[in-house]
Amino acid sequence: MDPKTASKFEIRANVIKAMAHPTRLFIVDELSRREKCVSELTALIGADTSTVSKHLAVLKKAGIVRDEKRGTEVYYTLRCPCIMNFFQCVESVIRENAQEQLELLT
Amino acid sequence: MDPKTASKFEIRANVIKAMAHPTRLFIVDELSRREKCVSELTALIGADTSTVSKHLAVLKKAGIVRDEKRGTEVYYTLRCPCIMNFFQCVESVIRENAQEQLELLT
DNA sequence: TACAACTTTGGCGATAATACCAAATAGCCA
DNA sequence: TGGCTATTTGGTATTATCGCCAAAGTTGTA
Repeated sequence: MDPKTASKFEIRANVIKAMAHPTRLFIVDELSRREKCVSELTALIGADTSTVSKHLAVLKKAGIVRDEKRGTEVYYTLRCPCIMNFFQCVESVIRENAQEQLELLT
Repeated sequence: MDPKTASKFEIRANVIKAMAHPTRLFIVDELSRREKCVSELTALIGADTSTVSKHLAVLKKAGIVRDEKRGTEVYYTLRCPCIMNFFQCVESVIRENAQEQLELLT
């Protein structure tokens, strides 16, 4: 693979890698409804604040979310709501997997 | 997070994790054009055959590709071509990132 | 300034992912 | 059967990811 092609797919992989974690997917899902601050997300997730903060940093670094400080709180929003279309395909893969499992039983 | 919600996002993450690697994204991209066998992909990628084979196993386990043996060769196809829509969104995130970088320079 | 609330950063142990080599398996054909 | 090609599997060293705790910033308020 030539270097230019390799770099193209590395950049893509970085964005996808940022979403490749259950907690981060949950965060993206929550933010698709409305912006939320770290403590709100932490309460919903039920993990250490520092853990949630680090997940948010991963999403931010990938350009998936944006942060905005208001007082002592930091609010996060989806930077690219189209990210949700993303899941439609993922869901259809999951549905097809389940379908195939069923068919293997007949 | 309740167990049911957690499991929902774990399942999604498994599919996304399967794509979170440059080589596997390249494979998906190649397969979106036409089916290819392991040795064809190996030649394009330029890695060890066993490495490519393992990447394909990851994609297969996630339900993203399907394999079909013909003689000694194994051909892989995309199981869910909608996976390519996936990238439109990833590309737009990348474009927005680049755009923002530019704006920070002005 | 001192304190409290919110968030991020540093550090560490545990677990998972990755790439290569070597060896095993599967199918074709002389 | 024996050899040849294509692919997968096992083993291992290296690297990356994850979650928590502890500590450090940051901001608003008394």
